[in-house]
Amino acid sequence: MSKTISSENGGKTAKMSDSATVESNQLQRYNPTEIEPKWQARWDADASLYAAEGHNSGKPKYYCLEMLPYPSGQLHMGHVRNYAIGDALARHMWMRGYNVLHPMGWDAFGLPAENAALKNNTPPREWTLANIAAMRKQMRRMGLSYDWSTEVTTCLPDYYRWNQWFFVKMFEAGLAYRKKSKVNWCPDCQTVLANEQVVAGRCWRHEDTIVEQRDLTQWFLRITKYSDELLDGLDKLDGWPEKVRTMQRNWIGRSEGALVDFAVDGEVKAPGCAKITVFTTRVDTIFGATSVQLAPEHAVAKAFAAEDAGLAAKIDGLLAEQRRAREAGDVGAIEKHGVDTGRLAVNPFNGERVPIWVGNYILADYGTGAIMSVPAHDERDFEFAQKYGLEVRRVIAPKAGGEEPVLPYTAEGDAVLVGSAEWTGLGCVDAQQKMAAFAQAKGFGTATVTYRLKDWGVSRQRYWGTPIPMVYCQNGHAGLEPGGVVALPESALPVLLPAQVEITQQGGSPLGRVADFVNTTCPVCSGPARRETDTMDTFVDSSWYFYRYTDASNANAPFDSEKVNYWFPIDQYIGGVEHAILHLIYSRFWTKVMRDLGLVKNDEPAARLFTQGMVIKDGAKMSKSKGNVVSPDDMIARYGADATRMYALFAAPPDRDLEWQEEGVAGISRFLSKVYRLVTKYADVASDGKQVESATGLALLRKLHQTIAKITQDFDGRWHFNTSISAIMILVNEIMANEAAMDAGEVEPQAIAAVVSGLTLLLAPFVPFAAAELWERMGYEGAVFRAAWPVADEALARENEVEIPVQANGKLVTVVKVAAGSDDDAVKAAALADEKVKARIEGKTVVKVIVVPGKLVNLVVK
RNA sequence: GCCCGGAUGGUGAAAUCGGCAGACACAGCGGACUUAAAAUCCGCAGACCCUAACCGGUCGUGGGGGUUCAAGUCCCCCUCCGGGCACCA
Repeated sequence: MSKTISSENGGKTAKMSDSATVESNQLQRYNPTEIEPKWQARWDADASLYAAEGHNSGKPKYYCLEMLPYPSGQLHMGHVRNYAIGDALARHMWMRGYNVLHPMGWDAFGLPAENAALKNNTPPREWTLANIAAMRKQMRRMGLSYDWSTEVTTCLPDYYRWNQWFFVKMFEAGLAYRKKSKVNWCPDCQTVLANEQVVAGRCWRHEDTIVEQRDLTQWFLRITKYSDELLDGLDKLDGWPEKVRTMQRNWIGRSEGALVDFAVDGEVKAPGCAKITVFTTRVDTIFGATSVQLAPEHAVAKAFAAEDAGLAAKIDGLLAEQRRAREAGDVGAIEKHGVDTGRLAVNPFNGERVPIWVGNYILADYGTGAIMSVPAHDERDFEFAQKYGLEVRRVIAPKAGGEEPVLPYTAEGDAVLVGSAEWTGLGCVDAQQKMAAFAQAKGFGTATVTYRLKDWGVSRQRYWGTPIPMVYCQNGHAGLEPGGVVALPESALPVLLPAQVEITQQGGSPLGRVADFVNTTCPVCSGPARRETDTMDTFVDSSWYFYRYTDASNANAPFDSEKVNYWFPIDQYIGGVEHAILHLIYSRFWTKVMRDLGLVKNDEPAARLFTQGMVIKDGAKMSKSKGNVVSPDDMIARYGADATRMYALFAAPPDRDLEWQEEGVAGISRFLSKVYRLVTKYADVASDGKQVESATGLALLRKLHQTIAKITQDFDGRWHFNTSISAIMILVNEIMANEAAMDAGEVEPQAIAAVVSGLTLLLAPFVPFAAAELWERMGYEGAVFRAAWPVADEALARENEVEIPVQANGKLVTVVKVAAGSDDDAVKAAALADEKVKARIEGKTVVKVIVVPGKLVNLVVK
């Protein structure tokens, strides 16, 4: 990186003595609204500027990714913060010599486009593409270093055709399947929702809308095949926040236990209802089981109900209570009710007959929908037994013996079995394994694992999404019954989303009303067929988009595996914590599927994940209803993109919530004005290569190299860019404090040039426009963020004198100056020689002197 | 109930390994420059006590205990705030 000196300045000297220069600099006031659009135009005109080198590049790669936005049409401050973090990182890594991939795209399918269509009578595609154009423009105005040649837009066929391709692959691998089941239905969205999209019984997009349960035949992706791998993989994701890992662990909800069959005493007419299989994590307590409890929807409960109208009515009542609680989002607070069916079940361990109840607190969709009730050792069972007068029988005791435990006694760590036949005396955990093995040997049970995680329901009864590439062959053909499912071959893809579709609020997929779309032919027998009219959950789109960035225009495959294998895993993924479960678990799943299809080699999509805090205003999340929204456009118009971005990094560490205060942006703008004035003032000072010897020159270099070390460390470590920026402010303050000496010719040009260019390089990741302008003014060629990141010189950074605080009994007495690197005895001597210290220890005994090298002295006095 | 965060001046925050609490800013106050204002520059600034002023002292990182020469930082207990999970058997 050589400095080019223009001819008119060719004869300049190191001194900035003439007032003409100062005057001309007064004209060079920091004016972001002028320089930022100028640089933006230059950057926009050069597509190669931010482009990554190919996968054959000899450089080490760095994949820096921010979560792609939904194209609402407007960037909000949360985006600004997210992208300011990612952009600083990407630019820094370029300067560190990495081959950086820094892409951006659009999560462009979804319901808002249909709502807008209804409201404005605009087709969803037009509305979405216009929004994308508007937001891309905003991003360019912000100076974000995206490689637009890899842009991915999920609503375009060249992307979503690969959703369809993957779907067929999954269908062929048995990972996509259709089943009729209870599904979550949002009456506002007029569509089914995945379990992950239901929050406390409400729709994730409509906080006030209670999600209904409906019986529908839907497509599911078999994410549960990977339950264990998704769970175990979390342990290895040490670059992910613990919070996210914990949330995913909770969501997967792995629970080890046993299945045990209780035979139903007496005759049961309904098939498959002769026994009740219960799930328990505490099979060691089975001698204390005093009833069996069924969910109201359990098959055996239904069988009993079919034989007894009175019982049926009571069970219906329990079911209604359960539904009401679920819809209120308050399943945990339901008041326990139950009804005795009058029938008995046989405990296979001791042959005992216990009553069979139906309970409103038993969930049909967890475990087997049936439990054994052990009141002495389970809080819920205890509460229920108290209410209905069921027997409470204690079969677990504390290991140490001693006092009678208070019931319910739920400990299992240091507890042993009592009153449990040959199992008596065994430790609980030991007994759990042995009793499950025994049940298996005898054929009435088995050890098992259950999960909270359910398969991912991906069918949506909406228009604006990826058509599911399946047809139903009306007449059937060899090996397929009439109406059977046929996957479309690759040659029939993409199934294009028809353009002219009437969007209405009626139920059912809008595509179902498009005859041209629905009616087709079977790809196997060419007979009449009907297309699937549901579309895919938009979370399918975002589950693999970051792979497409590596090969965005590939028309023959979702991507070239060689490219993906070079770029993956993502080195740093940055986004909001709100995606901790939905997007981040789906995309982990998708990666594992692609790996098993032989498309990628990595097990996980992202090595490191960073979740930035929210941007708040007046203590609350910005929202239109609260009227506390700050528009990025306004901020940029007033203070420039650089100041807006730098403030977003300065006001708080990136992982914490950030309170937006406009005065703070103004402060950053003032700081940039100072920088601009200083750097332009000394821009023409050329290094003459002479050794720096002046005290001021050395002090400036010292501060510069300390700042380089500090900021490099921040990028490598904690990302506390608020402190990086404060370090740059300290450097600028130091330069300003020495301005008079610099102007008086007391500082070597070498030092001035080094400090001013170093400062500009350090600023480049945070304020790209200003840094680019200043870099050019200094006469350097090439982009500043492709210049080499400065390396801290330890020798130059080292202080030659250090201040050592001296304490007496831990309280500060004074601060003494000693030469850096002084040994402990010298530091101790200096401390004891100090007048204030002498006065403090006068007449007292110094019991002990603690010297912490380079840090402090503490005198223990009595 | 369980699991993750968090609580430091008027405000945002800093203190990365147990070593000067409050760096750097914002808001504020005082001064210089100016006819004046803006802009800019310089200075003050945790609370309380003492003092005419200096000097000096005490307290202080949500609360209470503890470990240590030394605690915002480590240990125990508690409060409050944010987030996640939850009759999951």
